[in-house]
Formats: sequence, C-alpha cells, structure tokens
Amino acid sequence: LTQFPIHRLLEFIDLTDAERQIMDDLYGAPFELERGRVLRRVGDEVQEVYLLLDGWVISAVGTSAGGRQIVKVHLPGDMLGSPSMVLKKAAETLTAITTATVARVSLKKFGDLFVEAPRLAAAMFMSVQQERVLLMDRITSVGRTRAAQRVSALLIHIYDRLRVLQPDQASRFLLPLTQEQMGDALGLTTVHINRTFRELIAGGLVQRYGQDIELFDVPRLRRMASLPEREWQRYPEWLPKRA
Amino acid sequence: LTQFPIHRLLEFIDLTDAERQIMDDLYGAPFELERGRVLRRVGDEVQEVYLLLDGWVISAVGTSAGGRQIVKVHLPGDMLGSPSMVLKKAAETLTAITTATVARVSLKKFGDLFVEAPRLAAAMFMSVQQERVLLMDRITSVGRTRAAQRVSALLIHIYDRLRVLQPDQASRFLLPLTQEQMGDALGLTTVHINRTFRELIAGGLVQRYGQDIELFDVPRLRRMASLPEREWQRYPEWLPKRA
DNA sequence: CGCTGTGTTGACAGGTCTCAATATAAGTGG
DNA sequence: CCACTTATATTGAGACCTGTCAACACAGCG
Repeated sequence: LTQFPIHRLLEFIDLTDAERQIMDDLYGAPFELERGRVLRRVGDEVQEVYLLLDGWVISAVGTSAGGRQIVKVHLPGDMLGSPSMVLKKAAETLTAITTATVARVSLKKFGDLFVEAPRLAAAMFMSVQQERVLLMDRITSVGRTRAAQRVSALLIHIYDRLRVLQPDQASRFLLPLTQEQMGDALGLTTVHINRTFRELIAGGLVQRYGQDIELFDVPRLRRMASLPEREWQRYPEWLPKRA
Repeated sequence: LTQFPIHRLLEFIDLTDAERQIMDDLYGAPFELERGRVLRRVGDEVQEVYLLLDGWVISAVGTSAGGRQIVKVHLPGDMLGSPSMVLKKAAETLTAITTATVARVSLKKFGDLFVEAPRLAAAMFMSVQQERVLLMDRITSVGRTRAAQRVSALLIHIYDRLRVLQPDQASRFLLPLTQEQMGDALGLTTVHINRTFRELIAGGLVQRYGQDIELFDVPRLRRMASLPEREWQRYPEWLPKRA
C-alpha cells in the first residue's frame, strides 16, 4: 500500500500532499490477523497503537467478576488501542472477530506528529473527542434504556458507520458479533439478548440469516434506539490553517 | 490570576516557562457562577470551552424520554465542554452544582496550541484519552454491576480525585450531589439510590451529615466498587521533547 | 462423527422501577 | 423572624425487566 488507507481523521480535515505523506509513513507494514486472534491483552505494556485496515476488531475491558465489557466495536479506518497510550498497562484487550488487517503505529512516530504535523495532531485530538462523545451516548443508552432499545441502538450505530464506509450500504449486511458479544457490549446477558432479538424479529423490525442481518424498518429502529443525532463539525475554523 | 491555575494537564507533562506563559494566556478572566446556573445548554452553538477553577460542575446529556444522563462530575482543574468541540451543536449541558469559578478558552486560541505549543497539545490529547478511559470504566460499572457497587464506585472515584487535588483529603468531605443527580450519573432512580445508600449506611460503610459524607471503610468500599486501578503514564517517552 | 461454539427456550429468583404518600430540609417573600 | 413554597430525602407495595440455572438444538469444524 503506497497510498495510506481510509482513516477516520478524514472526517475532520482534508490532507495536504505533505500531510498525506506523513500519514503514509506513520504506519508499518500491514499484517493479517485470523478471527479470534488477540492483538493486545489487558495489562500488556503499551508499545504501539494500530490502524485497522480491514475486518472487525473488538476492544474489551475485563471486569473483576470475570466478565467483560466490550467498549468499542472497531471497523476499518479505526485507530486501535489508543486509550491505553495514557496508561502504564493496557486497559483493553483487542480481539479480531473477523479476519482482520492491521498496521502498527509506533508511539514515537505518533508523538512526532504533534511537532511535524499540527493539523494531523489536531485531527487526532478531534477523533478522540468523537469517541468520547460516542461513549457518552452509549452510557446513556446502557444506563437509561431497556434491552430492546439498546439492541436497536447498537444495530443502528453499526449500520450508520458502515454507511460512512460505503455510502450504498444495503440494509442487509454481515454482523459478525455473537449474541454473547452483543451482551457484553450492552450490559445484558446472552439469554436476554436472544429474547430481545426474537422480539425485534417478531415485530418485523429485523431478520437474521446466519451471520447476516437485515434491518427492515430503519426509521422505526432508529426511533426506538433514541440515539441523539450527532452532526460532526468538519473542518472547524479553529483548526490550524494549512501550511 | 497571573499564575494559571491547577490543570489536569499537569498529570502528564511538566511545563517550561514558555509553556506556562502560553497557558496563562489561554484563559480569559475568571468569572463566577451561582449554584444551579447553566454555563451551556445542549444544542447551543459551540463557541468556546472552559476551565473550571473552583467548585463543582456537572455535564449531562438529555435523553429523548425527558431524562438525563450525567456523563461527568467536574472538579477544579477540569476542562469543561471540550467534547462538543467536534460537534455543530453542544452535546452536553454544563450546570454548576456549587458556586463555581470558571474561565473561558476561545476555540481559536485552543487551536493555536497545536502550532505554538506541541507538547501542550499532546498533553491535551492525553487528557482526553484519560477521560475516555474513565468513561470506558464507567460503562463497565453501569452495565455490569449492581446498584451498591455503582454507588461505591462513584464515591471512591470522587474521593480519589479529591485526594489528587488535596493529598491530605479527609475521608469526610462535602458531596454536593443530590440523590437524583447520583441516579442520573449511575443509571438508577432516586428511589433506588436512596435505598442503596441506606444499605451502605446500615453496613457501616458510609455516613452522611447533610451534604457531607464520610467514608468509614475505604478499602472495603473500593473492593466493592471493583474499579480497575489505572496507573496513568506520566511524562511518556513518546511526547515531543521540551524545546 | 463427535466436539465445541453458538443459539434457543422455560421456570424461577432477584433487582430495579413505578406509583404514591410522607417527612425533612432549604429557600423565599412578607 | 414566620409562613409558605419548593427541593430533596424516605418508605412501602406491587409490577416489570433482567438475571440465573438448566436443558436442548443446531452449526461449523477437525
């Protein structure tokens, strides 16, 4: 890959040629992970972060009771593992849930961005704030809504993100999350996820075909999810000007 | 104030004199907010962010059902409202819950940091990642633990943060949150917060005196909260070097 | 063909919410 | 300073949501 791949930074800035070059140099050679493989485990030393080029990766923190909370379902273009940059030991276990392609980013190179490419650094900052807003919305969903709404919220959230990656995204798509994983993301048990899903199916809102899912009534699902609509601020004025 | 005040950036870097000067210039003249006053409301245009110099401020997102989720309890030294920097309309309502002193930061000046003070920008980046980790831990608490544990987690979290501000912090302190607000933070109703509190009191773990609270058995509370211990990475190697 | 992971279902227990009423504290205007 | 209003805390009873435990079905895979 000579051209650096999709990256969620692009939601916030457009790159100059020089910046594009810097991004290309940021990432190491892509490598592949099999489904189920762990990229980094809770407690590991933090030596690097990653860019997800292809596939799905989940990020989970362990609970002391032996359970786990999935804090993020990563799609291509996501930076992986960056919350742990501020910690001595990694907070999150990163697990591929499909075959995934990943590239490393050394922390050193990442730090250099702040000197060499201020606008890229600012975009990184924005990208983290964006994740923070998404977490705020998810706490609201988990803390304040019932199972059916939480499941809808997850489905709609993922559907919307897939549409960003692929504007002509069909309402039927691969959802490689097991019900156990959805439960771990939403704070529900497998059993209850299952019942909730059948309820949604019975209500004609969705259907499943193996790992595929189809959303029959996106507007109604969206209403049920009651997620706030977030309009991201692209190219804000306060960003440093292009060199 | 010629000297800029405490700031959580200092958890991650030490400032050069020049950087300290830049920080001093970053903030406008401090002003006071009465208890209950709103600094910014959901949906407002985002023109600035704020530094909390004194007092307590809560940050809440509204739910479509008319409820609200408190996403952060801010203490002195916190930056307020920065998640909304990436949005066209503010995501959060900022409300003073004690008399509070606040200073404005214009977005323009904030953006200039990325060019003029890369290390400060990097520290801001880290500070946001830190908030993200805290939100990850809170989702885990809300999604995966019972009421008693959630309340313990809130108390321990606040206690720990007060101790950072004041290392000799006593185990008795002012907690200016109503039970309704705690409920909104933890995803519980007022009624249940109340019952849970009486349970903790009956168990000899805490006691309340008006708005004061006393933690009798911090280690046991901490165990009950089952929060992960986060060791923050101070002065990481990958930070840009001091000029 | 047997394993193992995943999905499904039922019965029951337990946690939390809802509704409603009351008590107490805090704030306000006279 | 008192009377009144409002905010906050407290308590009980019952309904509802979700968890727990356990069994079974089904699929993919070696």
